[in-house]
Amino acid sequence: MTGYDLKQHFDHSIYYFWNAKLSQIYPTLNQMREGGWLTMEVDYQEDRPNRKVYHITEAGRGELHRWLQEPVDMAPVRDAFLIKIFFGGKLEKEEILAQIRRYLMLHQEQLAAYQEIVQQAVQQNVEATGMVREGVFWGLTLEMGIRYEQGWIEWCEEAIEKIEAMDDDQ
Amino acid sequence: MTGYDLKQHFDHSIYYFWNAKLSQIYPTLNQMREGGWLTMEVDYQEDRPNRKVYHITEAGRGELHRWLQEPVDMAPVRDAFLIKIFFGGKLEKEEILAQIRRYLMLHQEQLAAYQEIVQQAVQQNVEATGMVREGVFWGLTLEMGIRYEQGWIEWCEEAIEKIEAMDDDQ
DNA sequence: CAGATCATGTAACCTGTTACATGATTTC
DNA sequence: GAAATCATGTAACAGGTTACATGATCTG
Repeated sequence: MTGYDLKQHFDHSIYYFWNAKLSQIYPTLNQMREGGWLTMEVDYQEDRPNRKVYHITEAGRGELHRWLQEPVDMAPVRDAFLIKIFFGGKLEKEEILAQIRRYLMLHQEQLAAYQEIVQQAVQQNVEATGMVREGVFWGLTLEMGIRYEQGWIEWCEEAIEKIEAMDDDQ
Repeated sequence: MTGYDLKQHFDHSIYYFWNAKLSQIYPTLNQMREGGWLTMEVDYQEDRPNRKVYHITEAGRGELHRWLQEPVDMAPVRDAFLIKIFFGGKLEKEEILAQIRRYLMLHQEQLAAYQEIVQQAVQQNVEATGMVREGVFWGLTLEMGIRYEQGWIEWCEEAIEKIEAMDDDQ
């Protein structure tokens, strides 16, 4: 694959939990080639820019396997929205409610995107590649995304109720 | 408050969704003072290092309020664990199961921490400061933390079942 | 007597984003 | 005729972590 191709794949699969810009991908591919994890060959094209096609090496495959089974720590949560909730007492009731209603809407849209677009993409990938075993894992990541969004939506709805029920002069 | 005090407060309240090191706090306090959001006075101490005590200004309070009601985008998810699941097909069944079982354990511990330690801290803060209204918001952030961990735990348990039930030669 | 606590920082580094640069072909 | 697509990068900047530096007092 080329860096450009890789970016396409990022954008259509793991985009929702890991992404990268081309300005990061290109230097990284170079480093990985220097480290012996990839080889590169140039595909000369006439009416388009030449493509630098990368192939994984045995060393690269080994490193990938080592990394995949290496234990991971929990991803740290870093969410500015939660800080705003934490300091919600500094805002008027309507201001903080507006904040939560907006966040609720964003997560509802994200949930819809997972349910419609991403589910189709997973199915198409399985059909196109015949990778049934892989499809199970793609489905699992998608399910986590759906569960995550549902969690936010439920929390927002409950938070709105609680705040609306709050005594104004409390 | 001093930078050191601030760090203590970070570590005992919003630590779970936002944290900062002293090496980031000290220069930032300086910038905020230069920007007019804080004033600083030195508290000279004999047998301990001097303390630089910061106070928020009217401009600072205004900026805080502006920031708190400013809309936030969803925090991007960036979790290496999900990449490992996505490429789960590259691992042996037992390797990927070990990965998930470990992640399950980490999130169970985190949930226990929220339920025991953090809940107490919120209660103590409310009792010590008498900030009942604020306590509602501290409770809301804690509830999101609990919900988040429960979501991961349920997902892990289901994923383990599904993978265990998988055909080995699929 | 070792390590934690109090209290301040600086410098180097790593990761990732934004902006800049190039240029032909294809699509609306 | 403008904007997207294909295809490669570099440079500057922003945010955050790790390591280094200092030094007294308190705790186990």
